[in-house]
Amino acid sequence: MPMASADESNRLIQNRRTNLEAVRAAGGAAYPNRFVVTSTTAAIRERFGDTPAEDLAKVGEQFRLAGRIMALRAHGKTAFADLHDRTGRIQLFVRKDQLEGAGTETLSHLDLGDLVGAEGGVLRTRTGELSVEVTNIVLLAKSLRPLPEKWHGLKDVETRFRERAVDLLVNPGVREIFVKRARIIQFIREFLSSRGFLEVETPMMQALPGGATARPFRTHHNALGMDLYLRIAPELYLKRLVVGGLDRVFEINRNFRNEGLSTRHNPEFTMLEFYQAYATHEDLMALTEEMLSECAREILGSAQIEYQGQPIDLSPPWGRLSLRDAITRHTGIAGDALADRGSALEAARALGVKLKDDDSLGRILAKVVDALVEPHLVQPTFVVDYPTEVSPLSRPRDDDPSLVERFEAFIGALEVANGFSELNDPDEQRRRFLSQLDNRDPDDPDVDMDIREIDEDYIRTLEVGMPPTAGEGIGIDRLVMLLTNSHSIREVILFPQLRPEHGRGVAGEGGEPPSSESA
RNA sequence: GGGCCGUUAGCUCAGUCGGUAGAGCAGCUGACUCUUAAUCAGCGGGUCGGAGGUUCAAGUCCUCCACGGCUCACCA
Repeated sequence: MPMASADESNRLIQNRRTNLEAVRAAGGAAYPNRFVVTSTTAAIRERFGDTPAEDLAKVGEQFRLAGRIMALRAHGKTAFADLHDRTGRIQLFVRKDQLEGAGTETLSHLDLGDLVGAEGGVLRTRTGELSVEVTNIVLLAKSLRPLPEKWHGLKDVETRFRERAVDLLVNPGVREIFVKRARIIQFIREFLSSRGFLEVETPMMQALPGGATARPFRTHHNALGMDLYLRIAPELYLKRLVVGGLDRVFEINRNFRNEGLSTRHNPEFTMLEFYQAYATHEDLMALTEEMLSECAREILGSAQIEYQGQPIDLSPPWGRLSLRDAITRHTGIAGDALADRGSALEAARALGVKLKDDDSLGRILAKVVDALVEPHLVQPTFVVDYPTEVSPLSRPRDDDPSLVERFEAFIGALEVANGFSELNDPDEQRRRFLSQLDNRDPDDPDVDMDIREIDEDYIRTLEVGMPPTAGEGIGIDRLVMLLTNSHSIREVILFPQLRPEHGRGVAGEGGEPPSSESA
């Protein structure tokens, strides 16, 4: 049952179906199986970009290209078309009377967005544009739906994310973001691999969601008859591998957190985690500076980048601030006010930070950083000296066990990395886990009280003996945001999570409003 | 979940004080053998997100709902 509002759309689609039938009637295959491609638009440009017209005329070689028709300018018996392929675009020049087979009908019934194979020689048009003079054109696949307008593109944000294929087709900047994303990830793989890190894959489905504090997604395994959780972090598994003698490991994969969506949060997001035995958090800060500045140089050509209108210099060394100094510097709360829980709570609340009455001192400090300090940390900054009570997996400082050897890296007011020297004392780890379990707030809707155990298996693994190790997580999506100057995480995730829209087939064909069945 | 803003043709957008819904592109018909935002002539295309309400009259005002954006909360 087509909706009345789709009338115009249906009519445009019907036109295109009629054109498809015309090609069929002329003996052309509608969706032919194979067209042998012998060149690309970029290859032709590369080879003939500087060749003058008179020399092009002597080439005499035929090229076979395939791609999508993105512009069409017909002139009676001739036509110009822009053919886009994965490497770029080139202009096709067609004389109808030179076409073979069903070519004339194919050309006459061509629509914007059609996929075609074209064969011909090269020439330069009167205006000097390198073009392919087409002698054979084959419809490879019909585009039945009208594309968005040619110079405004597709702007509507919701439609862009719901119809990402169309977004990628008509908005070149979108494609560039995902090309950069792929290159960033490739760079990181090579960077870590060249330093002896082994890439591994650890469980996405875990019996106990560990390695972070976040509300997990739950699922059920039928054959095992048990609930499982989508992982919120791979941390505990990666450290098991370090115990197993894989001294340097990394994983780039998805984490899942059942929490709010925002311009900086998607329920599934990509995390790099890596662990290096016999290293400390200091070593990882140095490695992070080097990796990210090199990455920017490799991808953008410079360690000087611009993010949301602000220049940022990723060159080492980055700034370093203790958590308390960061608070004092960016909020004006005096250092001694941060010394005890009561005065810290009062000072933070005075500045509008939402806190619970029983929040611990460490938790107060961490929340103040998130709320008031993070927005100021535009230039790359390591915040260090986190409180032990908010860092259950980190190694305490030898000279002050109330603090841990931990850092978070902020760039462009985004939290990009979190790393620390790992706690490898199994007895202390058990105490921390138990304390975490005991201190949960049963009234907090985000706390899963069904989880009643600690990860004894992990403790047992630590008892085998984990070398002194440092580990770190880097949010890949946020890093890509930074290096592509993207304001929202949705711009750097191909299919960001959206609420399903009624009346559009999201999960399958023919979705319809639930209300249509009633009455 | 709260606040603010948005939703008009396939796409990008106008729509004044509440008084018969518009443009450009895309589409259709015709002309055109070098255009590239092709040009020229003509034509069609609307559940104004949905449902109620106020009114002689609602795209416009009110209420609720849906979806989205920003933001706050949440998120070590």
